[in-house]
Amino acid sequence: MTDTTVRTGGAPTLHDVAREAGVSLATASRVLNGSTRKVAEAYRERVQAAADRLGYTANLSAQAIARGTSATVALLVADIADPYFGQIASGVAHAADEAGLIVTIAMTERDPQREVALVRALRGQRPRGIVLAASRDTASDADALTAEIASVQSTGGRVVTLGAALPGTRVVAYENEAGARALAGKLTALGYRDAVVLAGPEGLRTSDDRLAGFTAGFADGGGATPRIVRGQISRDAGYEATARLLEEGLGPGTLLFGISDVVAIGAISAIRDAGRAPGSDIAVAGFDDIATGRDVTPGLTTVHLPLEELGAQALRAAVEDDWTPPAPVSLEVLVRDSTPPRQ
Amino acid sequence: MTDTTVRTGGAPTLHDVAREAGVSLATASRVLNGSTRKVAEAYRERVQAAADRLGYTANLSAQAIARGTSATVALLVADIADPYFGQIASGVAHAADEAGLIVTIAMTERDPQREVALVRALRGQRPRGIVLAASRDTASDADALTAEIASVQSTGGRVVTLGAALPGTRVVAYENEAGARALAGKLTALGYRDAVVLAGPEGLRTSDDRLAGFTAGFADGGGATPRIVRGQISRDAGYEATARLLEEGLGPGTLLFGISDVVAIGAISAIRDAGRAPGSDIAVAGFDDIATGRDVTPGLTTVHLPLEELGAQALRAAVEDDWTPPAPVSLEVLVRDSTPPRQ
DNA sequence: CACGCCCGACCGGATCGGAGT
DNA sequence: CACTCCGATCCGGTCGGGCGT
Repeated sequence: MTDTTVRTGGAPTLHDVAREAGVSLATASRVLNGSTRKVAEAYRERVQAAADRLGYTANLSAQAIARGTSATVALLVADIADPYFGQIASGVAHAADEAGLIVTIAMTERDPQREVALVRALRGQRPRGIVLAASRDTASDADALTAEIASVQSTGGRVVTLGAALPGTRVVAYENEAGARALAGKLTALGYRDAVVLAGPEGLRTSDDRLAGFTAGFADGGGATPRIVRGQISRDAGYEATARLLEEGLGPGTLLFGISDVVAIGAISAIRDAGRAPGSDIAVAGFDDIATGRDVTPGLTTVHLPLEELGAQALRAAVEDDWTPPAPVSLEVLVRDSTPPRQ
Repeated sequence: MTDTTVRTGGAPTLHDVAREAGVSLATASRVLNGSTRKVAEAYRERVQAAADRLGYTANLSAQAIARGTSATVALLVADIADPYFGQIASGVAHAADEAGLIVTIAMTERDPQREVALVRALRGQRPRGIVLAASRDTASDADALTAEIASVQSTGGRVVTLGAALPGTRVVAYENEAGARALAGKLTALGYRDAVVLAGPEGLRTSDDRLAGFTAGFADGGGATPRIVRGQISRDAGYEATARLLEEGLGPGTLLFGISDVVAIGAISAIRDAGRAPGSDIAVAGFDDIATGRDVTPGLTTVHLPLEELGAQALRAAVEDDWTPPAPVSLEVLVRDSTPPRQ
């Protein structure tokens, strides 16, 4: 009865289903994948039954070609093992799932050149959108990146940057500068006057903005101009930088502002490993409110960022036709025990 | 001179390049994408120049169809925001990048039914391989999952499970049971006799194995049979379970074994929040050695897992033709301050 | 006779115009 | 004259066979 031919290689195709059901390709296509046209109930059932019997699943690549648009969104992060990016990715993936889209992920490893190369490679997927979560702005390769971005857009792909705004892209912003300023305000109110900022490399927009906001806020509150130490934005970099600072000598009551929570958490560990007391002796604050911040001791003072929600927003920005820039999410300062009041 | 026709829609196609270079489609294809055949240097240059001028990038979907094999690998995790999965994903992505493959990611959110549905959906990509990092084994839907897996394999896709072995798949294993047993051994040697295991849901293979190993090792070392409390494998679940335990009353010197580090870290926070002392009062141990374990206080005693390396191994298992199961990586117990010697 | 280019069939599916009842 | 199904064409590539030099 049914076709007993040994299937040569791969998965059952629409042709197979059509033959099995005794209908044309076009009809099978219509019942299995949406379409405006109608198909009589009898045919519909026959096709469905055949598809189930064969275990048919549409080949997404073929659909992408035929339809001229793919169901994928690309996400570019610095390192998916970093909780900051992990939470963002989680939000992106969640929203993508709801929209029936597939997420492909790539890591820049904080290398601007890799970022350009990856955007170019990702272009091959003809994604509906690309979410750039790891971007710098004033980088040396900004032009190359801009060019790639333009290419993506010319193929109908949306490009959205999360955090730092990149020219000509949709951007999901949050108020780095205002947040850092508010944080500095609270800290000066708590009595802090001396600070060191553990910043990222110059030109990294997110870092630059937070640095600017913090510096301004700290000055407004009566603090001294903070010293700036630059390094990678990672736990280990924060640890190393802090260890060096402690060797040089750091007075009690000094505040360390890690440009991001991972840096701050590295700093806390370095302080403890040096035999000093994080919080009461050397205070520490961060930015992002990654989940870990609740579990370190003392609890990390930081600026709350709704990371998963930001990821979800970014995805929506990447796929929605009618998208209007939402108001930048406003941030909330969370004072925990890593910055006790100075008496 | 050059064709000034307004490009209708999308990206430049190979046709465009061929026309621009004045060569045939086949020739353009051969120079731009590898091929055994040779093409004269003069043509090669003409084509390259044209491609560069147009900013051509091959359409991966079209290639996938034409070649009959796609350049993607799918990764299934429970939640990418969980550092355990984040580090694994990082390893997978890294290795994929080296192999010139693209990684698509999906989250099961710890729902077995979702897992089945996702594998089915992922099948549409005709991936070269699927890495299942979030799998249970003795689940109710095991049959459905097995069926989906078989389908993937029949289309030439490799399926590899990380951690728990799934029938008929390549598996990257690590010694959950032996590791937990070794951990229990060290802990009894430190003087612990009473333990509570914060385990995952029954049927979750990884959890079951660790539980079995720990129980056996603890008994061997002279400890009492541990009490078992089950919950989700997450920081919050660990926190809640521990808070409840503390309310019921937990004697000093009790050891809490979190089936995974995230659970253990939740436990530490719960102990501290309850006004007790993690480590000296209630000891805590975990499993996985996620990065955060170094930064909590006291440092978390755990079993080291080379998560990124495991991810990389899984990717290789998913794509290599000649793959032989590597020896299961052996694990190392790391005793830190969360389990001080009992006197 | 080799070498190296071009022609054409094909991959899996979407969609439009036409045809059958 | 409605409905609804089918054949043909196209999407963007790959690849083997044929053919000119």
